[in-house]
Amino acid sequence: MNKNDIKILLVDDEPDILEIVGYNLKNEGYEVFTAENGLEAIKAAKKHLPHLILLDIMMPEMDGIEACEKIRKIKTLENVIIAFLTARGEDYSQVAGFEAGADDYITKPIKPKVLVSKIKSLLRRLKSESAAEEDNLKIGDIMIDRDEYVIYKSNKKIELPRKEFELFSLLTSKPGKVFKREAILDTVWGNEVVVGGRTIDVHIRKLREKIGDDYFKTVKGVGYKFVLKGQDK
Amino acid sequence: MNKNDIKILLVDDEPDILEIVGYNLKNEGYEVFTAENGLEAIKAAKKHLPHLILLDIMMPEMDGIEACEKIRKIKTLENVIIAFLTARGEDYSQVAGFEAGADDYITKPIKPKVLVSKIKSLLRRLKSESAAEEDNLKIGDIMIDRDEYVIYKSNKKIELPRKEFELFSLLTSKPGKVFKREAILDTVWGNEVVVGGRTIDVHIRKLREKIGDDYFKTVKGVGYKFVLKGQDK
DNA sequence: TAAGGACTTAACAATTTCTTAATCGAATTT
DNA sequence: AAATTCGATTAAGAAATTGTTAAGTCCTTA
Repeated sequence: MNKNDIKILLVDDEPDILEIVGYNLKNEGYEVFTAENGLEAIKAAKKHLPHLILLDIMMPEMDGIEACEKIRKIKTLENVIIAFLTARGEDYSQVAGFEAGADDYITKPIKPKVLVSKIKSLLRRLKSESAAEEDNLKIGDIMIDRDEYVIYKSNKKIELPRKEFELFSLLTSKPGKVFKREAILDTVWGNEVVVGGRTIDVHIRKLREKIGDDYFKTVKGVGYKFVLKGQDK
Repeated sequence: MNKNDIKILLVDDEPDILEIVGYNLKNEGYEVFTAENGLEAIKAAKKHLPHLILLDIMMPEMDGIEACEKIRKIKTLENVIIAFLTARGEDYSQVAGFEAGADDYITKPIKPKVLVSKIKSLLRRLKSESAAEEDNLKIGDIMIDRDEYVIYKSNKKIELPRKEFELFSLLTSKPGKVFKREAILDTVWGNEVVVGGRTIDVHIRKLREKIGDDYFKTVKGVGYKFVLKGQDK
């Protein structure tokens, strides 16, 4: 991911902090948004879909903990990284904060250099998390073994070639969700690769052949989605 | 839910595993119970009502599969999450009873960090299952699911073709507001596309057919608006 | 280097979606 | 009341999109 594409939402009730920290982050090339309280933060987060949110704990209107909990429930933000800004020595808040779903803590006073390096490492986690998930997953009567590149459908082993596996993997990562053709190409083939218009269809065909027609639903003009039998109503 | 209130039942016949994994989980703040075989597991599960059960597959007395099936039948435990512990590379098709009702699989050797993050995500599922349906737009008895490209009217699923969905989506984005024909064309069709004068009407017709006449009100000389039943006066 | 699998492409069939055109009806204006 | 305007309705067919098959290329492996 390009650094310029990384969006950071900075939330603090002290304008001075917003300005100083914001300046430093912009200087590093990040796109920075700000908010002065929890309510604003949630609005801004929904609007800008940042990758990272730096959240002050003590704020008027809605404090950081509460804001964090609310944000964690927003689906479009499920992968956002949230770090709390706390005054040194506020031990109790750490407990509450981790429960609320925070990924990290940064203690005030904030040293710009420390902050930037911390952010870099947090964002590294963002990448590795999406790349990882190299684990097993069970959906209905289908199990996916990402280590072995194999899936099991009611105890029957089905081996899939790489592209098919990745396509299947993508679709099942969010059963029910429609993946747009464009998004599928981006994820499975990579943004640079250009393949013909029928390539996806052919792979879907193979999956339908091997796993079952009913699991893969076409949404014309949009893309495909994976549905579990009987859940399509 | 407070982290300290979360109970995990760990079942494995190797004391080493119980100790190491148990230690890590306790360290994370979970309340941990252990059992060395399926029989003990069932007893312990009934007694402690854990939120999550980590179940080794290969065990003496009663293996994990059988235990899982039995546990699934216990009413007081109907919401428990069960994850199997399996050796890496194990052929799951040989693991009879793959459909015993496990929610997930975790492969050995178990890396504490992976395990903990996995558990967090499993428990997140626990929460989200009860508080789901967060992000979707609800208007009266109609729900719009943009992820799945479907709408639900009093829980009945209605699938709409793309243009209809987009038109519907636009109108419902501000119930009561009149959208001018021109504006509709701009949004749904795009400014460049030129279509005949009756195209919008036809699409409105389809929506009325599928969703109900009363929801779509014509404002002659201007455009259309979406209204909830009985609210257009 | 022959065989086989994975992946892509191309051609055409099948299907769904969208638009058009024609006609009707209601409301409004002349 | 006649004429006009605007929307409603319908069915047909145009256009867009996907399905399917077969063949070709590339790469790996025996």
